[in-house]
Amino acid sequence: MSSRRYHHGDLRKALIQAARAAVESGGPDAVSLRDLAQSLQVSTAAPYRHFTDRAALLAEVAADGFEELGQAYALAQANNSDPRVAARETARAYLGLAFQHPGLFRLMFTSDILGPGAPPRLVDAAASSWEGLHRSVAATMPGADVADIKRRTLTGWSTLYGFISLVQGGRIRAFMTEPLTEAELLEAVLDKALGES
Amino acid sequence: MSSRRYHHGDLRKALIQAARAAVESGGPDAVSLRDLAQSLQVSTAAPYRHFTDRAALLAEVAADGFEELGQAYALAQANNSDPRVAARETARAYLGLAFQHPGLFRLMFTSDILGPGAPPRLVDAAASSWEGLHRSVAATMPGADVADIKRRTLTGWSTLYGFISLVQGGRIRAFMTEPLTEAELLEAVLDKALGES
DNA sequence: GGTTTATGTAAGCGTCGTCAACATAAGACC
DNA sequence: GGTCTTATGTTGACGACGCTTACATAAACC
Repeated sequence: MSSRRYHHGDLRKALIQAARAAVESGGPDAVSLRDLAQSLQVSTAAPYRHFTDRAALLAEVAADGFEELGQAYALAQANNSDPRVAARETARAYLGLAFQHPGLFRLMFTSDILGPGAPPRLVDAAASSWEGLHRSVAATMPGADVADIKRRTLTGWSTLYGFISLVQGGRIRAFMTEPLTEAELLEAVLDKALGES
Repeated sequence: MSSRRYHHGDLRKALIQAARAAVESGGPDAVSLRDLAQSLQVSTAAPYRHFTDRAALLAEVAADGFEELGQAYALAQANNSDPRVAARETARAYLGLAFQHPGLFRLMFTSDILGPGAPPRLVDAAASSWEGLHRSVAATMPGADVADIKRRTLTGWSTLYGFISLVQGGRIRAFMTEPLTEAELLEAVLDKALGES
């Protein structure tokens, strides 16, 4: 019925969806504009009517990811009145994204999509998600100096992010042969990330 | 004089050197076999006489990096008899590689060069450099359980690696506007990475 | 000196991102 | 309702890339 309309309907949205699916299944490098176009029954040049280039499309996908992450943070904090528990659940939300959507996570945090020239929507969404982390740490340090809160947030975030990246990059697998399970390690990482100092 | 010899002399070594230079100046993605071949005055197919594919060449560069890193660890430990100091200097050696050779660091720790199918020399060199970290942590925990030492090594390493990656990926720059300098943050990261828990 | 082997070249395949020139459909205006 | 404008498609191409196959040359070895 809808065979070969000249106009697609909402190609822009369809491209974002397809790009996200590709990112989730194979990471940022698995996204080929030509592939996406072909799978949507559209010519290879069609995507350029909606995105200036490949990076712009991926930026849109990444921005969506940051917005969802920010919402997950907000939820974790709304559901837990104890700031320590809320902070731990916020960290868990970050780990949840990483382990449930590794490809998207990689696009958001490991690709160079957020370099100079990144579109404002992406920059804003990324900054806003950062604010969620900062807020959760601040709640556990009432009356503390802003610089101290930032330091704690950054070092804690570094611990989480580093562990995830090392695991997903296969850099750790070789060294967990002993009685060290991933789940157990994860709790140790949470402890370290949220610990004082 | 040496104009246009048919045989290059030592193309294999020249390719590794050129690839390393390219990696250091622009990261793993900046390495194009065609570019390297052209800059060495050699046909585009010549590199395939020495490396099965692009990944094999990059693996060689990465393996060199891991070996140098292992030597830097060993030096830091040989020069400091106090285990705590030695551990901190070992961590500094890791940060040194990251900040002085960011492109090489990215190849070694953030690219997918160390996935399944990585050549033995690379796997061995990476494992050996890991041993250097493990050794330095173990020295600060005499009589401790092996699992505990591993946990501490991994979480500490995660903190270091995560911070470096976030900084180099430009994810942190936006959040250091306040009275937070990079050097200061670096000491805080070292404290956290080497701290107990 | 002749043969084998290592190392180079030439030409081409398929993929990719991207662009310019053109075609068509949808919506606005009279 | 017909016309004009604009949004959104298509076709065909360019240049760069990794990689391969078939052939050429030089070095090494007996």
